[in-house]
Amino acid sequence: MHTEIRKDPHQIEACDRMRFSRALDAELAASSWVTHLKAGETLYLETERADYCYQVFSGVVKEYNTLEDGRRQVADFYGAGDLFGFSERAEQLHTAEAVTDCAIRCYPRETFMAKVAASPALSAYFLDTLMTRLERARERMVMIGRMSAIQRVASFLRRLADDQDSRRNVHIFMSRQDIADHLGLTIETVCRALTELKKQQVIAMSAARVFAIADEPRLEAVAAGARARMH
Amino acid sequence: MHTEIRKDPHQIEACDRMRFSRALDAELAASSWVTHLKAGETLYLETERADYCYQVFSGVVKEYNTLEDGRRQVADFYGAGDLFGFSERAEQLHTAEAVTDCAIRCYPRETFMAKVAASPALSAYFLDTLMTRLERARERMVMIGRMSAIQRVASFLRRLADDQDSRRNVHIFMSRQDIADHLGLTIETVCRALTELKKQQVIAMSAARVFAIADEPRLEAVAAGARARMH
DNA sequence: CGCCGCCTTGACTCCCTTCAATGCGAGTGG
DNA sequence: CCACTCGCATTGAAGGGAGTCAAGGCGGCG
Repeated sequence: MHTEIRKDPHQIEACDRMRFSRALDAELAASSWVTHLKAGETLYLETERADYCYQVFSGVVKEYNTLEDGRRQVADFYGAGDLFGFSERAEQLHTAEAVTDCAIRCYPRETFMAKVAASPALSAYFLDTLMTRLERARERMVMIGRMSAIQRVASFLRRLADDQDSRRNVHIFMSRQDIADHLGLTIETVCRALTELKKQQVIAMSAARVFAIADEPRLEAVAAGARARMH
Repeated sequence: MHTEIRKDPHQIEACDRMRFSRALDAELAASSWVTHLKAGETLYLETERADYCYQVFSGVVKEYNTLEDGRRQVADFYGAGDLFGFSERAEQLHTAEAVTDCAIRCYPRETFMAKVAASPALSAYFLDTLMTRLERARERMVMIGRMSAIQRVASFLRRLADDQDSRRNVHIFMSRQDIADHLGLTIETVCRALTELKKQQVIAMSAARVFAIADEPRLEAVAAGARARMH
């Protein structure tokens, strides 16, 4: 059930979802290195100095904030190829933690930013990343602010399936708690929403963390707000 | 309900909160013009082609999304100096509407982006804007996802006061509906939260849209989650 | 086998929404 | 000037959806 990670020098070439050119990647990689994290390990903390930028090589990482009373909000999940951990501040704004075992490429922040500034292609890529991130953050604001629990969960499953480009054997990498903290719900509500979707035969689950979309139009309808009550 | 546009060459000078240098501003302004909107008028729609970037000269603008069922989520409010309306997509992601009467500087998108790319100072400024925007979006995710109604309203008032750099005669530019749509609440809940804060003498209101902070530590405590129940 | 972490389910509570009515200030026209 | 209206804000009562608290259930692993 876990992601297997072994150091493999042959995997130095860009991973699938890496979106900037080989040459630039090589140039950036020169001053970077790869670190390995086990599921649950922390990469950096909320208040820590932000000396590096990171890129997921393999596995899944989450970024989150914790409130005084322990409530958490997961800002985003990152998969292979995603850049994260950059901020204009001296400190990190979030805590980053490995969801699965993963390999992370670390770029010294100064060097990285200098190279981004120097290369038009890179800076265009970087800008694009930022804007996409902003767009996703706002989609999620709509989701959290205006959608019912079952709508949020349905939307979340849809995105998972899209990201994995599959309708069957879609893997849920994160725990129910992570999902809840991402969607602004409690773990129990996430469970109940999943159960409801199963009952209505919208999805089918072969294990707690693997599902298939059984009725895609209906899933989209639920995500869009078709009054699929939870009781 | 449509946008009236009047060019006004005399207003070329930079407004107060303009944060990039006069020289750059002048260069950018050369290919731009100022348009005036009355409160409630729409600047652009969600699906529209994004041919321009905008900057608030005076007044307040809101960007929002509308769901099929009419529910709205206000992504952000912009005041004097704020850039908005840029996206990596060909279409606008939000609808922008004047909250108060306002003057908006319009930059042709292509030219603007080209100049940003050409000038290191400008592109640094632009990057900073984007990151700040992202940071705020995520703060709001925490707020909407994990805070009670009264916490959200208290946080909102605090930000208003901060933005206006004042504790008394703080002006609430937007309607209760706008606040509700911004905070992921209903208009009634916003009202009740305000009433509760008045009752507890945390704030005082001299009119429906003007307030003073009567007890700042307590306001912060409420925003931070001190269990200030609403009943 | 038995422990442990994660997930699921149930019962009850409560905060926020919904529905509905009333208040209130500004602008308009008689 | 005042009656009228219209949009916005406020308040009340009732109901529901998600949170809370509390028990299991299930699977992996020593």
